[in-house]
Amino acid sequence: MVDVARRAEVSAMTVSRALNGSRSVSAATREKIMSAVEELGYVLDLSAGALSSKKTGFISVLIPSFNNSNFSETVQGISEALASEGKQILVGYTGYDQQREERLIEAMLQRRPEGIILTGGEHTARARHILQKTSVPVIEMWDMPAQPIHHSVGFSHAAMIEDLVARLVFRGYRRIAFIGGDESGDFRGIDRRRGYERAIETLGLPRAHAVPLGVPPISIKHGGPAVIRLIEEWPEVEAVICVSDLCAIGVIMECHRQEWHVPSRLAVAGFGDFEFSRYCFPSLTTVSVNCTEIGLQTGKLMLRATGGSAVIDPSCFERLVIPHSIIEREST
Amino acid sequence: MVDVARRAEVSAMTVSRALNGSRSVSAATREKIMSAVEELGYVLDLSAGALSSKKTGFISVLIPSFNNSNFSETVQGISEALASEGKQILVGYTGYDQQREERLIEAMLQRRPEGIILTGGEHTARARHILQKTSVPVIEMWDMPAQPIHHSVGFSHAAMIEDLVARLVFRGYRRIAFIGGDESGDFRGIDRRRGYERAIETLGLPRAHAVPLGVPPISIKHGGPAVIRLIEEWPEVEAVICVSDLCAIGVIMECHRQEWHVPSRLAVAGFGDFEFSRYCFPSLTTVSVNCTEIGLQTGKLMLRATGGSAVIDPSCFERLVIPHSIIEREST
DNA sequence: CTGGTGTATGATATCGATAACATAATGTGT
DNA sequence: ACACATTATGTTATCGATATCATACACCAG
Repeated sequence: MVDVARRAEVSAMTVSRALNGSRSVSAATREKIMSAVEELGYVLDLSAGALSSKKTGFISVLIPSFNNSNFSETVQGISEALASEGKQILVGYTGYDQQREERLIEAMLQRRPEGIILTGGEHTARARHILQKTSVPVIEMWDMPAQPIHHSVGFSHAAMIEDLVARLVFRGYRRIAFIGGDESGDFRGIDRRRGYERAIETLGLPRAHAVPLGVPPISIKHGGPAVIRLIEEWPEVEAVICVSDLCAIGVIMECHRQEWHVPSRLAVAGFGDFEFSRYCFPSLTTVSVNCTEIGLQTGKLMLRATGGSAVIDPSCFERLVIPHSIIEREST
Repeated sequence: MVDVARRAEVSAMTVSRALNGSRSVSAATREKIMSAVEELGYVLDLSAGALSSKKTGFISVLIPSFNNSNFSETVQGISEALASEGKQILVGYTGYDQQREERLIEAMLQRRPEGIILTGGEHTARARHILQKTSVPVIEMWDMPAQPIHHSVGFSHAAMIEDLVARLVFRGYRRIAFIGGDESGDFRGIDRRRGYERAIETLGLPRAHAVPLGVPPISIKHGGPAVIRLIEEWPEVEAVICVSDLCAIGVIMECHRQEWHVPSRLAVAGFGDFEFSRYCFPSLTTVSVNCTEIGLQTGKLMLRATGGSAVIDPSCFERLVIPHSIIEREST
């Protein structure tokens, strides 16, 4: 930068100002600087700037996995929302593992992010402790945590499934089962399952029956065995709600194989509105969660949270609930 | 760090060494330092370290989009390969747009990455120029570029499709069409289409017929209209190869709707071996590209490239071809 | 003509670590 | 017992920008 300054016959400080778009640089000077930059092929070093300005321009984002298009879309949404301010995302994969999440948080903090975005509201005690000591804003997204650390943006998984059950009942189904939600580690799944159980009770339905799926990541292949087990355990079942569209698609494909007609033998509903769900045969009834939207909102909230005062103010913690919708298709 | 040093009664330099795992710190001193770190809740600042050591620990990765599970898997692979060395990925989305790629490259360089990973071998002239001036290694992945900048890791798209055509011919299909590969911007698609055309010629088949799809991202919804157009234009067609599994799935679903039996009326093959392709009905014949593997290999190559000498040595540029395989399923 | 206001620029210290070199303490072979 | 290697630690300068305060000059109202 000093070389550029020399060439443009100004001070390094003026170069810095010109490159950062400060208004108080005259047009003539700015032009001289820009051509010096061009001639020397100079590239600004943000990491040095980060040190002195104490603003790295990084936002850490931890997601369970990238192999789930929901999370990928969310990340893309966050990224787009932050790009306008030149912020860069640092992504980490927890692999649905809280220990790994804890380690990632520690690693991320060494990069001095201006904010941290986590997926879900369940963390190790140590992770919570570390985050509470930190002076950067934390956003938990996807699930609405019972005890938010700071801000949260998400869906009420239980409420969504309750809506879905109600819709199925409205369509005339009474014996409704659930696939998914293992006790050991699938927090989102468990939330949804609780919603299912509550809805069954509230609506006065005869029986709740859930087939657990094991720990995430849940994929298409889990659907087949689960539906076979379900039919064995509860032959009278009329409809099944799956913890995710992936699983539901697996269920539908197994039904094709077994020649159980969907929806007359078994109605199937999923969760997440994956792209394929609209095009598969029969097309899948599902709860549509706007993943890009949650990303955009999270990103915007992060900009607000980092833009304002340096202090974390508990009275300003936001709690954004992103609306969902039930999409009824051929499978119910 | 000075506070920690004072508390542990050593110098800052020793603290630095201890935290970076230098061997030449005695066990007793290390322990004193670690407990001081713990007591003070000190967190190392890598951005400061980056400035003085000139090693940021960042690798930039530019991909077209995250909404394609192939690229997501690749990124996850890269991330895993680099995590072992504590390197952090900086992701950017080009949206299949070279101008945007160029801007992203410039923005990334300001973060002083130790390496740059690009998707594909087609870039703007200015982007090439910028990358050539830069002293960090560049890896182009996915496509094997005609003029690689430095290293490349990928598949030969043309060769893969040639294999696929040959396999279809072996199965007895003669009238084979192709869907995808628009002239304006879909470089990967064009590569595949050229492979198709060459194979048709080499194998002495009666006719090559391609239905273009428009610019990426290609999704399921593009398949339906394309297959309808295909059947109109070439009613005698027996098999169709789609530029991607997503498109092929759209084709299959449209065939269900039109009651064109797959594969007896029309055989369908795709590209990419998406998870769904294994479970859809009929299950899809496809070219399996190991996306995680390409990511892992790219990541490892990057570690080699950044680990060695500081100079970029053209004689050491690697060109890794990742093997593919044809997976025959019910759709052909 | 004077004081006040604003704009454009410069000088210096500093952000928090590490590289490079220096030094002290310990061991090792002959 | 001595030179020499090895290990453990400290000192100082530096990485490349920006914050902060200082300064110079132009402009305008009274």
